[in-house]
Amino acid sequence: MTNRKILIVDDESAIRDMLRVALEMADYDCLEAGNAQDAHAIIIDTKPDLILLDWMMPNTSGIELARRLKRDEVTANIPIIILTAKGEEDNKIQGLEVGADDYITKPFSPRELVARLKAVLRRSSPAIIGSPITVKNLCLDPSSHRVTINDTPVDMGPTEYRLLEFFLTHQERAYTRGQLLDHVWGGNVYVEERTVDVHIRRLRKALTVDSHEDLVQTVRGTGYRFSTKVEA
Amino acid sequence: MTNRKILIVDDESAIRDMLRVALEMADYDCLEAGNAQDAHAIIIDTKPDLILLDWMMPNTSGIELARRLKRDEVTANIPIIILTAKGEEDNKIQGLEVGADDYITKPFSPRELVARLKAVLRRSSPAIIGSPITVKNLCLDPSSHRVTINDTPVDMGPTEYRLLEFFLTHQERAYTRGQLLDHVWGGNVYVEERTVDVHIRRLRKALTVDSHEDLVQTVRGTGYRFSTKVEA
DNA sequence: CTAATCTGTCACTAGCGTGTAACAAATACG
DNA sequence: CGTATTTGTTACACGCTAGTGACAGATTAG
Repeated sequence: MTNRKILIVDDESAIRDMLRVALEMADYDCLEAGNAQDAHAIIIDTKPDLILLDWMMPNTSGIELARRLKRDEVTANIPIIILTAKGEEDNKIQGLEVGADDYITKPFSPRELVARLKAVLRRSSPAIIGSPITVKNLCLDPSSHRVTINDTPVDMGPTEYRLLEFFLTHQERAYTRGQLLDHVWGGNVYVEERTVDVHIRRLRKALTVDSHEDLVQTVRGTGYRFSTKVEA
Repeated sequence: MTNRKILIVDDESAIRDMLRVALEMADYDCLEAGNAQDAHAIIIDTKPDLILLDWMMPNTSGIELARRLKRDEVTANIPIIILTAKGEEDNKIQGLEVGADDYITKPFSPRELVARLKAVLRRSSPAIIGSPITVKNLCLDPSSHRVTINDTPVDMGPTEYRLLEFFLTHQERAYTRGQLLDHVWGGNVYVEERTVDVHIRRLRKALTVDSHEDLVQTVRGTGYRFSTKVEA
């Protein structure tokens, strides 16, 4: 789970296989989609770290998919790399217009692909490799994927980790259960809203060390909030 | 708040009934149309919050309706959920092209339907949050959903919060109890007018920190007013 | 394969928020 | 002054929201 997830969108399974091999050699986790519809579902579902998108596909072109993704707040900041055949120069321009982060012209070497991919990931997600976030002796370090309080490791499940990560990057703001589901769970997963309560509970339990549990506050009638300000 | 209006478009009345039951259980208001023409009229007429559209209909298929809606600026941002039978994969792609917001494949459970519907509605109506309002060290921040006096959080119930929010956005003006009920409680609720007094009391109590309670003033024979000008 | 962990849901409980009534206080008016 | 009207204040019961522990199925690790 520590590896980055890359979604490959191409209608030709041969090309998908080729890409998959290249990426797995470079230690990335791969997802595949053969058309825009499946791709969209997977994206909303699993939130990949990057999307490799073939421009020329039957039916729906990549452009429509890209545009949709950039329009939706939840998916807007997932970087996209466009794959184009040689001689489709104009499409490149369109692609960048829509918000793609880079494009690669076929044919290309696996080396080039991986290099570009790394570059885009490095550029567009400093947060993931990024610096640890510390609040009142509570520290979350994304690179080691670890949470500590006073340098003592804190144990929690994956969902609680993501929840805490989201809270730490969005402090002092109230979120409804629905919004938390969107951001932490991902869009098309259908889960009871009350499930959020349970994970809040588990997160709080994990944070009881040194009384950090009241950083996660209930906003009655609305949802939850992460805040360092505690009422008197 | 009034319930969301959902328009069901399907040629089979049995399916419409099924959907209606499921949606009404979840507290949505339902409209129905048996064909694309009626649907279009209803949409223009009542502007529903979301459209459930069966893909396979005699005469005008759903695709034509969807395309027409997306072309018209007025209706373009009404979210559409497509209902498809299993094995109509290609239609999904067409749908994406046209701008549908989600798909549900028959058969589906009422639970799934409602969950998806909620997710789409949530995503398509981004909560409009105002900026913090500050008056004499009293600050209400809608995004964190919190009230502070001199940066110290103030505790109050949801109703008092909404009341204060209303006052802060409508200062220096007297409101009758009835008007306050309309604006803060919402239109179609019947409660005793004297209830307002009680909540005013509670709000004042919450604001006693640093003597901010006289911002909420009584206007005898009329109602209440929020004013920074202190009465003589 | 088994064991351990994680996840989502349910049922139950505790506590909070809300509206109303009843009474006290303040104000208007003759 | 005395009375009627309006508002302040408190107490209380009901309903609803959030907290909580248990549990079964899913998933993962070993």
